Amino acid sequence: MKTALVWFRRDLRPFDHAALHHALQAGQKVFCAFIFDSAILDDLPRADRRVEFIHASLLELAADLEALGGHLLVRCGLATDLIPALAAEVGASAVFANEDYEPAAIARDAAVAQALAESGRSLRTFKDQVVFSKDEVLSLAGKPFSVFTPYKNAWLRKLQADPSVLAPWHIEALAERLAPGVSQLPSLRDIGFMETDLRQLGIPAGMSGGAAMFEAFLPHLADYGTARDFPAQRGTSGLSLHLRFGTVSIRHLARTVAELSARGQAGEGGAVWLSELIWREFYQMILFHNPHVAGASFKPAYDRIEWETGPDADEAFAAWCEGRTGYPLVDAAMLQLNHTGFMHNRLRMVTACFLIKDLGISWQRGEAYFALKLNDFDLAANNGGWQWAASSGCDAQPYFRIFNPVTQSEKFDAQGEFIRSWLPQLKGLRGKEIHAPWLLPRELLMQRGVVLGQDYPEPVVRHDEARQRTLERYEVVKTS
DNA sequence: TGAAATGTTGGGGCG
DNA sequence: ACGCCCCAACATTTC
Repeated sequence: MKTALVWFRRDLRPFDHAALHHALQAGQKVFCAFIFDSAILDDLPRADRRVEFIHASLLELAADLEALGGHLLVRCGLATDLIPALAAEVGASAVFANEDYEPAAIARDAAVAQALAESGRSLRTFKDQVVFSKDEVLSLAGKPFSVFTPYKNAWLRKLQADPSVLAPWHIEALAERLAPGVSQLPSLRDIGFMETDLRQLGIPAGMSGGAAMFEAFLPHLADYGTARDFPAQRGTSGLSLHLRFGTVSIRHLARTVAELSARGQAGEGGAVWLSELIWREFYQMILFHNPHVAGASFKPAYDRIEWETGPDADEAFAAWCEGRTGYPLVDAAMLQLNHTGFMHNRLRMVTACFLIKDLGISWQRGEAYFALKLNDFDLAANNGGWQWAASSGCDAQPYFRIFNPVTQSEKFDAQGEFIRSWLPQLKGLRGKEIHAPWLLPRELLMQRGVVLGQDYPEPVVRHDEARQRTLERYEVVKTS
């Protein structure tokens, strides 16, 4: 093979990159490209942190490739047209890319493969964004798992049996095969997008950003197991965005944890954090083998549930979206999402459970809102999380497990530190008073400078009543 | 990766 | 001394 084209998608780094490695192995001359795919971008708001994150990461990727002697070509339009065209333009006999398990990506790649084949070229894809791919971890019967714990055990056994899967893909020795040239990058404006507050939020893009965040997290790894549930603490890694766009290597993360564990330096937190990385692969595997979960319940019986609809439900949904449900922890979490594009994992569970089981609104509406707002939005993880909360997914929580938003608040934001950071109008409330302001005597509220209904809403729903309605609503999943 | 309802136990106040 | 009640503190079951 003479010439190869590497197509970057959700793997925006030059190092430890499976497709780039294999292209350099196979080709004498290797071009690199990224497409701002209009099939994806056309549906996004014109100011979108994710697009800016990608753009900023591409600037770094281009610089890194140039430092290695190559360059990056960036185009805008339909990837299904542009990749075959670009392959023809540079004279590539094969396009190299990393596997993507999302249904739309699978369809896109199939179309690209077919178009390439028509001109005698091929699309070659490689496992890169997971440690173990969709059908590498199987039950003894050779079938995909649908329960997390046995999946995780099999995953860990498989890693123990062959730790070499974590080895990085090196490219340095073959970097001279990168085709030299000047990178061609459109500006954010060129592709029709506006700058966002990404920088002000202190979200560093690119491989350097991912590496810096991981470095900053490592000292906290040992405490992850206990600290991760408290949104006011820096307990989590915050790496989900970098994992989404491949500005960190999953092999590097897993390898680092494995090495620290072997030296006894990862504590209990290391195993818990690794478990979260396994959840990520579990949901990708589930999505691949059960593509119907994108839209419908994993368990079909749960599609019989009748959700609240109509003007009242729309108003309740709007209150949830805008953080004015009257439940401080829920509202603070939604404000965090709306203002930063991030939400702490514990709060994703709390807000999802509240929408579904307190407001009786379908999980699909919440899923779609998160998909729009989350910087780290990933179909498999987001869908898996929402179906977990709705009890409709594989290995989901039981339908009768309903979070009490006040209890969750008392447990995981006991001092109200997180709530106060997003709801300054409640700052006057002291200590535990903040979790359920409507329970306080009016005089006390006055004294604290809070008028319910003015400074802060009355609760949109009574939890005890909503809980009963939800138990009734879910009755239909039991009848056959 | 819950919470509420219900059941049980045991200490202390009291007649 | 004893039974009774109250109720906190757990424990179990139910949703």
